Amino acid sequence: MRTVKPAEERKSEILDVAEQLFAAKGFDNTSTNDIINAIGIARGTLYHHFKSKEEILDAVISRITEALMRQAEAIATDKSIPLLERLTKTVMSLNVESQIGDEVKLQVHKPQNALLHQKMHQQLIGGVVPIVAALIDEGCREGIFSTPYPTEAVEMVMIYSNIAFDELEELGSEERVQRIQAFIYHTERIMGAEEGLLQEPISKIFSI
Amino acid sequence: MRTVKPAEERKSEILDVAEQLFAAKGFDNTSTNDIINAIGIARGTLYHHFKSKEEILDAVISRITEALMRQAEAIATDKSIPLLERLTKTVMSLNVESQIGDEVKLQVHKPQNALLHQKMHQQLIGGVVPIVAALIDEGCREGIFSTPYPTEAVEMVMIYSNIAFDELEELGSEERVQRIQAFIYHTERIMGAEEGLLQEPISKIFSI
DNA sequence: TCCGCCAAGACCGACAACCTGTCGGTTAGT
DNA sequence: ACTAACCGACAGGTTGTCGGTCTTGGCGGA
Repeated sequence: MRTVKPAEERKSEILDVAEQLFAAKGFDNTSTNDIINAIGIARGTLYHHFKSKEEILDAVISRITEALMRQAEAIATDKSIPLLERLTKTVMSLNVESQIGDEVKLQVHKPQNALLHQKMHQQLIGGVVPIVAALIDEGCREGIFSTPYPTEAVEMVMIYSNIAFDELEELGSEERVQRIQAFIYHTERIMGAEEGLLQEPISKIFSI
Repeated sequence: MRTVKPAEERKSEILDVAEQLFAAKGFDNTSTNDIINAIGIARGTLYHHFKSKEEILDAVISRITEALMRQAEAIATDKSIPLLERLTKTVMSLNVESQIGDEVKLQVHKPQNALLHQKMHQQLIGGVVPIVAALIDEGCREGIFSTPYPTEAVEMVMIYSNIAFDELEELGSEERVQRIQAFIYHTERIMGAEEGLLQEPISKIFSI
């Protein structure tokens, strides 16, 4: 007996399973057969709801990044929190790893998932940069930051950290610290902040 | 009648064709059949020399990046050129686009080539950062730069530019200029250079 | 010096085992 | 009964494998 579900429900069922499989085995190593078998639907059903495997990937990524960004925006605009703390919390809320579990964390960086990684990175950066840039702007008016190009400054810092800290775990602990210290130092320079201003906030982000 | 060639010759023949096809159609859209048909060899021959399609990709990338890096290093260590100019030329020599033709330039950024892009990026960054960092170090001793973390500074600037300027062509010309100006400004800040020092060199790199 | 032999390894192409996406037909709800 | 969710066989493609074939260069014997 076949089970019929409203399209939206079936779609999100597919996305749930796909997300979990992509996380567990990587995008390239997950076949559409894996997905339909895990759910117990037929090939045609999958393609009735999504027109290609890549569209599934896009939907999975959108779901994740949209959730992250809603959350980040909520924090970023909460004026009851002091600016610097708000900045910290906003950035921390984007820590993909904390959101979608450890499996993804491992998978995202593997070569097989270059596409997933790239798409996720693009969407996240695109959505988040304006949010954070607004905070930096606010900081400029407060006088703790100073940059004529807040958007580009944020872009630079975020792109770098997203790429460079991909393989942070693989480093020895002393090199790890060195990299983070350098990152703090350079971020302060880019943002035109007083030396040391970001020491404590960024350390917290990296949970040292 | 079958043609027999020494392994090295056949290998590089395969790499030549593969490089050209990857450049023309992208990695994912190039099948191993495309490669063997273009050369006129059999399936088994290809797999006699390379154990997988990905190994071919790796070899293609290595060939390109190694050539680029030899060239960059030659320039970077040529003490007869003034430091700033040497820096400019070193970075310009890495402009992948100038090396492997316009096709690659278009292809490298397409989503299908996420893997190619990522691998190339990693290899290039890994090899080039130390070369350029040495130049920055020299600049610090000369007094035109000042940073306690030359390696990380270079890493930050190079990673960012490699990612952020991927889609530079798609931008409107005024936003393009803004981005480049911002990049110059932030690079100066990171390197601890006097404002304006890099204006002319970096403009040249972007061929404005 | 020449010849025949032989092993190594370059080469071949059929084939297995996947994969994605399509399409006509079926069935459940409203 | 009509819409839309669902089905599964199938076409057309892919990568990688494997047993067998052909070339070639070196070597031993005449």
